[in-house]
Amino acid sequence: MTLTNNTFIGEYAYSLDSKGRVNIPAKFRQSLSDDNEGTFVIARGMDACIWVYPLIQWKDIEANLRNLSSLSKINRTFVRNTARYASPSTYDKQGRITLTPSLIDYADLGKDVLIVGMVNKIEIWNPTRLDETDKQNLEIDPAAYDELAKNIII
Amino acid sequence: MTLTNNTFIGEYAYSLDSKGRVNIPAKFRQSLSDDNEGTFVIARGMDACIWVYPLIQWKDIEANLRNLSSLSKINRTFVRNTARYASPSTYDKQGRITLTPSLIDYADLGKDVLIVGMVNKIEIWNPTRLDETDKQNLEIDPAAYDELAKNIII
DNA sequence: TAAGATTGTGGGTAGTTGTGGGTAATTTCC
DNA sequence: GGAAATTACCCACAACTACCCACAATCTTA
Repeated sequence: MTLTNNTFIGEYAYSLDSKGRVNIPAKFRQSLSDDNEGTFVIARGMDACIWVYPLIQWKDIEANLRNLSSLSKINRTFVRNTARYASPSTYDKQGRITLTPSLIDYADLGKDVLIVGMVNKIEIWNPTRLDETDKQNLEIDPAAYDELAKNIII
Repeated sequence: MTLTNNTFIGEYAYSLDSKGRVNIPAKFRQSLSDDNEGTFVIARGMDACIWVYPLIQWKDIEANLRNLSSLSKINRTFVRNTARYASPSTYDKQGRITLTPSLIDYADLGKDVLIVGMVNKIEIWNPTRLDETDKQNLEIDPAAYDELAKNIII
């Protein structure tokens, strides 16, 4: 049973080994289309987590970045902040990708990590950090939800 | 793991040796297409860093510069400042390019340098200068920045 | 329920990568 | 024209990474 290609849902508790490797859940791998060549791009998330994009998804982002002229300071800053912490990672025969020390540090990852499907990308969390973030988000403005409701049917 | 040709992302801490050589990260070299003939063009960046273009990317820029009429003063200044400090550099068998003393001085490089992928080009930084620039950039208009992010990041 | 296949985790090894320095060829300058 | 300085090319080594194999736990299927 395969859902839409390159679509990820669900939550998995995995472990980060001493070499900085994490498993990509088998279900996620099965959903990947072949043109990704078994490759993801890992990057800083907007929360304290790592974002993992399938390669072709990232290529879209890259194409947009390429069109930003470096004459403008804000463009330079944006491209730098986005590209700087991103790095491609191909999974090995066992289905694991290697994370960079810089990203492990950014997401404050220890041995236990939580892998969360975010539909078009994957998030890797320190479980404790995710709990904290959840609690903060409980205080979300109900008006903001109403705004969301205009854009999505659930 | 083939990303798009001539596309660079990620951050690397390397060192500048006594002969003015810096390594080009292996991942960057792999992404280079053959028509670059192992050659980059190094130039002054708009921030306090060195910009490193793959040869064919630079040729595009040259073509654009060619189209700027020298009737306009700002065009003249821009073309002059861009062309003046640019110089080609081919990497050796170990994958290193040699920087010019003038550019090393401009970017205030010491032994430790930071190499940053900027999608269509590469930046070489003194880590301290990059930190400072990052801090200054916090003063960038957040609304304009968010607007960029909204259009690009999925 | 039992056998087989799949999945997650750990570790060893061979090849690659980053860095330093040496030597020969080329250029510069008096 | 010749000496000095600079540049280009080559070799060597240590650290790291990618690839491979092994095994236990879980899931699938007959």
